[in-house]
Parts: sequence; structure tokens; C-alpha cells
Amino acid sequence: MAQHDPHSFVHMNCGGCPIRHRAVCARCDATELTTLEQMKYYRSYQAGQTVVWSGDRMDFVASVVSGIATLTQTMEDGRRQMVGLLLPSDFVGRPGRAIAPYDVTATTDLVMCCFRKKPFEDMMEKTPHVAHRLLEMTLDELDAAREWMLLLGRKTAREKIASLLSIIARRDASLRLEQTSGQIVFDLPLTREEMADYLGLTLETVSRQISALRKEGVIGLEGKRHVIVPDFDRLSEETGDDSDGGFLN
Amino acid sequence: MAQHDPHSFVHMNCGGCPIRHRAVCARCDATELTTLEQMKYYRSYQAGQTVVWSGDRMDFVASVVSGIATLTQTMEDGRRQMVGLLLPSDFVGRPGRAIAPYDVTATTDLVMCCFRKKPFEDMMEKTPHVAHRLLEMTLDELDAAREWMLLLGRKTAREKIASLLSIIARRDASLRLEQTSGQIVFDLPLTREEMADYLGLTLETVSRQISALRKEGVIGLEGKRHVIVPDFDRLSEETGDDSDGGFLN
DNA sequence: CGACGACTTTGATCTGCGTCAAGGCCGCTG
DNA sequence: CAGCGGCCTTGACGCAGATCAAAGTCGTCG
Repeated sequence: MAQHDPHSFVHMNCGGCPIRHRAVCARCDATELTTLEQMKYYRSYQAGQTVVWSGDRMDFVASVVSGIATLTQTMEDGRRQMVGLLLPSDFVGRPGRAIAPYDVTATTDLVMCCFRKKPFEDMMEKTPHVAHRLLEMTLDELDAAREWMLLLGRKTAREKIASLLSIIARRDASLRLEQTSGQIVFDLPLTREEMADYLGLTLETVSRQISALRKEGVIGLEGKRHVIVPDFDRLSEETGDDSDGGFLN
Repeated sequence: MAQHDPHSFVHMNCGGCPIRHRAVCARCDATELTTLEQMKYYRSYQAGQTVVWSGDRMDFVASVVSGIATLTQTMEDGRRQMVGLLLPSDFVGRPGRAIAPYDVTATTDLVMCCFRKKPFEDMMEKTPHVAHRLLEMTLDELDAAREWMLLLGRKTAREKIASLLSIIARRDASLRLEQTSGQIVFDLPLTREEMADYLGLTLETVSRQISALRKEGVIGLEGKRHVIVPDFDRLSEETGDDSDGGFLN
């Protein structure tokens, strides 16, 4: 989804930390690269652990190395809405704001590459390319949020499920286990409840709609309930989105 | 809502174009200011006119001078969801992307201050403060979008209406007509249908809920239906949000 | 001023999804 | 291996909000 123009940031080191792919600029000089390298540190979380609570001080920014994290907002009476889904290489945290406006939670075991905020901000001042890249990433996220708003406000339960499966299958290649004869098999990393929080539904409705899609042969479930084999074309017909199913920007 | 840190961009000229308030940095030098001044031009639209169609090429970025514009997404069968509401001084357009991903429509008579995209991007390269400020604005919008997602996914019709009225009353001081004895009187610039598109409801439900709030004395309508006198405290109790009603970041 | 059109209100009815409840599957632990 | 806890499925029922329909308000233009 994220587009890279020829002058954008590049993948510097395949084996390394993804922050290099996302926040390090090809045009930065060696000193800047070294500064970034020295600043970074790693943190691990277990599935289910909370990374930051809404309202808490957040003194770092970070990039997901492996695993999945969610951003959620909770109302006083416990109603929850997921507002962000972070897959490997996604960025969390907001330069220039101290307080986290939502909970960040690890839904699987999670490793993040962190930078203390102050030094990171100082570096941004000196390295305009980083700010530029961050702007690009934030705009991508904003577009995704708006797509999500259409889903929440106007789609039916069935369309919501189909959209979610399409989005995940499209977005995270790392979840694709096999690709034989055009079929995409992937491990769905969310529980029914997490899907419900993503879609603004209850977990029962999610379950029912998934069963319905399975009975109709649009998707298939394998063994442990989380492995899904969608009939990709039929699935994207169900999303309610424009036919081609892709973003053509 | 937008916070200005001491080093942020400042209001340079009360009578002038709001792009100066938003995108011009106090620390920029005279040459940069002059460049910006020379680049800008104005466009006017009538209420109801479309500024850009989704999928069209958008070769400028702009700042709203006066009036109100909306960003909306439309599904093939006509279901519509508003995904952005632009009030004076808000910014539209995405440096680095050619195609508009949603319709931009003037809901009132509208004046925008525009910059052709290419020169604006070139200036961003040379003037890091502008990119920095733009990042800050985009992050604010992202936060607003996430708040909006909670509204769409989890709030009841009544809570949605109360939230919308609070948001508008809080956000746009220019709509406040009088403030006597703590009462805020403001002109609501949206039709029932536009509110419905904002909230993910039908216009009938919007109308019914507004009638209900009025009968209960939470809000009042004056003469032409668009002038509303909310009992602000009671209104914010209805939003479902945390009690204080404000963002305390 | 009358008629038209844009917008709003209100009522009657329908339905998709939420709620409540029971039971199934599976892995873990004693 | 029995019992337990987490997660998922399925059924029965109810309700918030959608849909369909009709009538009211108000500005405007001949």
C-alpha cells in the first residue's frame, strides 16, 4: 500500500531492524545512520500484554519488528473500538505529543524497535528526510483510517467481514502460508472478539457471518480455526468496494 | 484542537490568507515568505459544487479560507460516508499523491487558498519547517479520524448526534453567534442529510434524535432550523465520552 | 401571492444485528 | 484422563435504527 517514490527511503539491510526500511533515508549521511543505530533499542511483549495505556505518558516512538499490535479506544462502559492494526514495519507513536490517546496492546508475541522520543525528535529537526518520510507514512495511515470509516459507517456485517479478510490478506504477505493454484492460505491472527472490535460488531455476529461465508464456499477454514483459505475473487465481490479491489493510486 | 508549541507556526497576518497561519513558519526567512506569497492563488466555489471528484487528478493543495467543505466516499450503490469536514484554516490535499481518493464538496459557499502542487512540494524540500508543521497537522487529523471511528463503530444514534454537536461547537468558534449567560448559540452548517453522512445514520434517524434532544431540553432550535442553543453541559453528558469532554493532551 | 422545490418532521412497519443463553472444541494442568 | 478455562458456534428473541410513506415549513421566483 505504501508507495515509494524514487527518492524515498529504502531498504538498507535485509536482516536488520525494520526501522531502517521505514525511517532511514538513502540520502542521509553516515553520521546520521550511525546516530539512528545508536539510538535504537528493542522491547518484547507477550501476547495479550498492554504496551501503553490510554492516557499514559509515552516517551518513545517505535516500529514493529515482528508480531501484531492493536490500537483501541474504550468507552467508560466498556464498549471498545479498534482504531489501528499494526503489522511488522508499522510505526507507532507521535512525535510532538506526550500522552497516548489510546491503548496499544500486543495481540501476539511482539517485538518492537524503539527510539526515545526526545532524541528522535532532535534527529528529525536535523534530518528533514525523516520528517518527510514520516509525513508520507502518516498520510497513508490517514487514508486507511478513512477507508475504515466507510466500512464502519455504511457496510453490512457480511461486507465488513469480507473487507477485513481482504485487507489482511492483501496487506500482510508474511501471513501467507502457501500459494498453490492461485489460492492464498493465510493464518488469521485475530480472535473473533478482536475482529468484532475492528469491525464495530459483536463477536457472535462475526462468528455467524464467517460461518455463512464458509457454507457458501467463499472462504474455507482449516483445522485450527484461524487458517483461512479464501476464494479471493468471490471474496472481493462481497466487500462492497469498487470491483478491482485494489488501490490504484 | 490543534496545539501550537512555542516553536510552531504563528498567525502572521490577521486579514490575510489562513495559509499563513498554518503553513508559514515564524522561523522562515523573508525569501521563503515571499515565495509562498507569490505561489498562492484563490478559488471560489458555490454551495453544493464539487471541488474534486474521487479518482480525479488533483494538482494543487489548499487551505480553506472561508466556508465549509466535506470529504466523502461513495459506494457503487450510492451509500455515502463523510470522512472529513473542512472548516476555515483546514488543509486539503496530499503532497506526494496525484489522485484524490475521495470527493471534495463545498457545502456552503467556499473560498480556498491554493498552491500548485509541484512548486509547493519543491518548497517543502527546501523549508523543513513546513514539512514539520504539515506532519503535525496530519497527525491531528489522524487522531480526529480515530475518534470518529469510535463514534461510527460503537456509539448509539443519540450519542452520535450529541458528539457531532459538541465537536462542531467546540471546534469552530466562528460559528458561535452569541455567548450570553454561558449559552452557546451557533449556526449549524449542515443539512440533516449531511449530518447523517457524517454519522453513518439515515436522515430520518438524525431528525428524530434531534427532535428528542430538543423535547428534553438538552438543545434548543431557533427560527430557521439551523440555529442551535445547546445546554452544553447536558449535551456533553450525552456523548458517551469521558466526562471532562475535552482533549487534555 | 401562489406554486414549486428543497429540506425537515413524523408515523408505521420491517429487519439486521445485538443480547442472552446453552453447548461444543481443544489445549493445559493436576 | 478428568476437569477446567478460553475460545468458538448456534439458537431464540428483542430492539435500535432502516425503510417506506405522507405531510409540514420555508424560501424563492414567476
